[in-house]
Formats: sequence, C-alpha cells, structure tokens
Amino acid sequence: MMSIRQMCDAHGVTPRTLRFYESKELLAPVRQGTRRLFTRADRARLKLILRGKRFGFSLEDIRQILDLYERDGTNQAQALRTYDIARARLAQMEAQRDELDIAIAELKTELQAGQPLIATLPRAAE
Amino acid sequence: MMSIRQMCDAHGVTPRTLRFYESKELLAPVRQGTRRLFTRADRARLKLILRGKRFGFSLEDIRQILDLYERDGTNQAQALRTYDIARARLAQMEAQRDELDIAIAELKTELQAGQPLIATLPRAAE
DNA sequence: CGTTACGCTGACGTTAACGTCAAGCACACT
DNA sequence: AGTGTGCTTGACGTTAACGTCAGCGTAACG
Repeated sequence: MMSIRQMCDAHGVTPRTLRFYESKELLAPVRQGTRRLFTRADRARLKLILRGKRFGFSLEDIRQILDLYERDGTNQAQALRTYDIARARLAQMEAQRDELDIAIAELKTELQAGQPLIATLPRAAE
Repeated sequence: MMSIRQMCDAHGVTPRTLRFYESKELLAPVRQGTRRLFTRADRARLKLILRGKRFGFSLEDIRQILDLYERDGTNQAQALRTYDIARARLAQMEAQRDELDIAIAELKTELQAGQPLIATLPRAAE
C-alpha cells in the first residue's frame, strides 16, 4: 500500500496526474478515510497507462483498452477490437518513423552542404 | 497565383488553417487589395509545413526550421546560430526516432504475444 | 496545544491548433 | 438596384492533459 506521494516518486508523475487519472476512471485507489492508498494492482495499471502514453495512445484509448481487459478477458469481439486498435496504431507509428527517417536524412544533407562554409567561420569558445 | 479556396482544395486544409498559419508567420501570401494570393513559393512552404506536422513537430518548431532554411547566409553570426539550431533540431529528431523505435518494438512484442490467442478467433469478413 | 507536513476537493488557468460564428467589404450578375 | 458569392477581420469556443491555487481537514511531533 502506497501513499500518493510514494506512488508519484515511484513512477515519476505528480499527485495531480494521479488524481486526474482517477477522475477519468483510469485508476481506482482505495481510501483510508479521505486519503488514497495505491495497491500493487494500481501500480500495474499505472505502468500500463504510462506505457500506453509512450505508444502515443490517448488516455481515452487507454481507458477503453484497460476496461476491455478487465470487463472479462473471454469476450472475443472485444479482444479482436483491442487487437485491431493496437495494430492500427503500430502501422501509424511505423509510418511516422519512416517519414522521420527521411526528414533526418534531408536535414543531415542540408547540414553537410552548409558545413564547409561554417568551417571557415570562427566559433566562440566551447 | 491561387485564391485561398484553391489553396485549400489543393492541400486539404481549411481557410482558417491558412489564416492561422499566416498569423503565426508560417506563411506570407501577397495581397490583392484585401485578399490573399498564394504563389508557388507559398505552396512549397505549405507542403513543408504539412510534412513537418506529419513528423510530429509543433508549428513553432516548423516555423524555426523554415526560417532556418530561408535565411540567407550573408550574416556570419546568424549563420552560425542557424547552423547550431539545425544541429540541435537534428539531435532532437534522432532522439525522437530512437524512442519511437523502442515503442514500436515493444508494441510489436505485445502484439505477437497476443497473436496466438487472436488466431483462434473467427474474424469478420475482410 | 500549536505548528508543520501531507492530503483532499473544487475551480480556474494553460497551451496547441484550429473551429465557429458575426459583421462587413467587394465584385459579378441580372 | 438588388442578390449572391467569396473573402476579410475579430472574437469567442473547443479538446487534451494536466498545472496551479485556495481553503480546509487531520495526523504526528515537540
């Protein structure tokens, strides 16, 4: 059982973030009086949420996916839908990376073209 | 020379978007009286802007990059500054790509883990 | 028993990138 | 002259994901 402060330190987020996630029904910590207590189940959920964010999912997407997993893992239609959402997202990410690679190459070319000129200029102490 | 309407149709954006970009100094169409006229230079800039957006850059990022490409190299101090900005930008882009690669790898792993289960389920007509 | 520390709940503020009116020119027909 | 169409400039609205602040409760410490 963790306090909100411990939970924040453990995952690099702010209290506001955890309360916000709770208000969005992404988390549901238990209460000791008025205070929140986070269980290891909450920690697992938060890790999933943060990983989802790294994937570029919106919190709403993440909520739906978490709900789908919890409502019951045996619902086939839901499992399929979750799978498709993830596949679509993966395709998006790969397309984005490919474009980014192109942009990087272009910018590198640009920099190399300018490099000889730059090399003739004095530079401030490094 | 294109009207705003033609420009929008040609690039799949709304008039509001073009006016917004102008207000942010990303575009600078000429005026015929009060009306905007977009030249092929404007079209080139808009294409760069839209590509930048696909890369995930903010409009502010894009503005800086565009400025950097357009500024003539007569001012040495500015050329150096521009060069450094570009190098920093490149580093940013490479870092972003690396993160994206990691996220992609993780998501792929996740999908492959779920794949056997999914494979047993019937799928709607494709 | 007073103070410090931590936590709680509103509620308003913030940024990005536009959307959505409102009100008003300015030509082009008819 | 009247009608329509396209364009103009404000100015306020919207969504996501929190930040920030005020005001209050409570638990432990000295």
